[in-house]
Amino acid sequence: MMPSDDRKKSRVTLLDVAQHAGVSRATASLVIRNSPLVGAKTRAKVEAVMQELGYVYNVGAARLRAEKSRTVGVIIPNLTNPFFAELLAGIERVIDSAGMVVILANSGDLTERQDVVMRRMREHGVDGVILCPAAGTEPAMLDGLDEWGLPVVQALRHVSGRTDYAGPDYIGGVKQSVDYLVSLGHRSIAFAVHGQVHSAYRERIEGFCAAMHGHGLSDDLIVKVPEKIGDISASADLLFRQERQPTAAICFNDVIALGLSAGLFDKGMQIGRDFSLVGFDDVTDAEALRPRLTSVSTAPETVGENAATLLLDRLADRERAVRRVITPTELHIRQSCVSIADIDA
Amino acid sequence: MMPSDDRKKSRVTLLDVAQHAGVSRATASLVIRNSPLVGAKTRAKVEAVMQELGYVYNVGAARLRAEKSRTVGVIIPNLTNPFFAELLAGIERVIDSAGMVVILANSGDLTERQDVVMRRMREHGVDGVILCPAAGTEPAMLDGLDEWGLPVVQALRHVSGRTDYAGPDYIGGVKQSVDYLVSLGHRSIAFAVHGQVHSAYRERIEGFCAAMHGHGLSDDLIVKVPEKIGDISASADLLFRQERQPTAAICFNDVIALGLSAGLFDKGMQIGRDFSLVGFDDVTDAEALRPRLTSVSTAPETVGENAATLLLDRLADRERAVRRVITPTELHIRQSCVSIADIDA
DNA sequence: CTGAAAGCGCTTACAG
DNA sequence: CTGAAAGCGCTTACAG
Repeated sequence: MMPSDDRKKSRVTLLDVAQHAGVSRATASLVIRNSPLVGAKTRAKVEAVMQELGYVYNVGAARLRAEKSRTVGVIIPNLTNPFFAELLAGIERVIDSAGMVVILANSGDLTERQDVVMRRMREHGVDGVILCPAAGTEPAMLDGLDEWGLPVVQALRHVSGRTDYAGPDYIGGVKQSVDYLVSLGHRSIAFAVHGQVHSAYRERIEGFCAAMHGHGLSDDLIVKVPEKIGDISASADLLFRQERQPTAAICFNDVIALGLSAGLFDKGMQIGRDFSLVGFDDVTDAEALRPRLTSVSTAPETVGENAATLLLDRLADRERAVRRVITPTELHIRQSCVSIADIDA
Repeated sequence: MMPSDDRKKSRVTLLDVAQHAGVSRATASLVIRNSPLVGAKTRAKVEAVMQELGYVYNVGAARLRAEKSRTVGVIIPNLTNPFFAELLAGIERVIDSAGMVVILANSGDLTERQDVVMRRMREHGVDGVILCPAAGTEPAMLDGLDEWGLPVVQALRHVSGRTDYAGPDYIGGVKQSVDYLVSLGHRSIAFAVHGQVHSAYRERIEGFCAAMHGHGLSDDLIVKVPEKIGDISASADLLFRQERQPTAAICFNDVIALGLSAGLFDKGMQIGRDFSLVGFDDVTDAEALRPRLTSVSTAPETVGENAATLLLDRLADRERAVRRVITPTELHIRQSCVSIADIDA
């Protein structure tokens, strides 16, 4: 009747609960899983006992038998980048509300590390993984997962068309910027890029070229800037060492936008008066910059939610058709662009 | 001899490996765990078979028997805040290199959610948890974990002295700022704060008061600003609606610094010329601001590494004495402060 | 070093 | 609704 003295070493188990409640272990198990097979009275009794005994469900044991772990893996290239952090926040929210838990890993955008981490995920028996593939990931790797029966959704970047995918509408986002700048009269528009080449990179470039062509403009002002923000400011000059002088620049991301805006300032140019600048991602505190930065919002948190939902749906039905969920971008117009008429004036 | 047709449903197990290698399951198990009891030749044979069969270790099954999961829980108030994202990056790095995996959860800085999430961690059988306690967390909660035998380390904030703790030297950081501003001749220094009250909040306030007193100055210019960055800029006036006019302000964090610097700009004041501003955390792209923001670096990534190391050490020895690892801060002097002489001039 | 046996805490049919 | 039994894939003594 009294609690055993060795409770320290032995946790309270479902069998303990069942015995105290005067039911069988199977019944107790049904209560936990909210089965309708159990009568209200029995359920109440069992729940009271669980409470009283301080029972904690052992997911690990359940998984062993039931073949599911209530666990999903999330693999991201770089946690320190707020863009990915927001993606992660979105994922975590929906995974959590599905009563599951996320196992997190950082690939460092390196395929070898990604392989290691991927294996670790399998060893831990995750039910599925959300992967933002490292630059250079082989499509074969994704297909391999498929064979193992491990559901995968790609997020933000994709290397294979064989899994679900959630990402922003990069192409549309760049088009919005181009259209906007053109509407202000700009015709000589640069695109400042950097970083590794992957689908998200290519789509932005594509979007730029297509949008420019759509307006009968040339896409020759694609300029590659350094990686680190300090170096970017120092390299603002690059913009003006091209065949033609741009009057505006679209940035590949907000880091570049920040760097260039500082660099232009250092050159004595004022954005939103002498030059127009559009950021991408809208993840920095654009509101706190002066002038406030006009930027394309890619809503990484929403993308994260979508990715998690895709995975949950697939877990529910392995056979459903592959889907791609593209989140529309939004151009947040603030103060960093001017009409060409006002520059010339 | 040939692979069974139903491999789809049944994964390859340690027993399969053992049989193919012509050893007992126990031996195969020893190989996996790198036991020295196994001869080199046997080991090689078994490893070859594992490779050949595509064996994947089942951590879940191992855990059930061995009572450890190679899993640690990390509970954070807000993923979207780069400060916490960096902490997480540091934690992930050392946990990963210990061959373990992090289960992530977001408490939203709400104690109720934190309780839910904490329970989920227990259900998943984490070996320990790194917790940045939500504002308002009861010390009793931490002590409860202790009773359950679940090792905990607090990070960034602490509500109980009974567990290990890793955090920045908030007090020293504020003192560095005060000393620096005083050395520039400032005597009327404001401290701009906001947010929930917790240990990290109190320590910064304490640090401010102590440092000011140390210089024989009054600490009466503590001003509370709004939470959201847009509102902060709009409230820069608050600084000047105090008993005395400050010539400098230290910010509770970089968000406030960004907001105020924009707000002061809007008032036509130029930081680093008309007014001095010091940020805290140095986590934004201070290098890309103009003027570049002087800020106290709290190195959250290092704090994260320390927290993870503390947990690993405790896992290795439950009985060791409780430790507190305080990471020194560093004042990164850039351009946002002026000597008082130059203001008066 | 190796083998046979028991057991970790749950879920899953299956018979009542 | 309930009970008895088997089993998920591993590790742990224990005897050789």
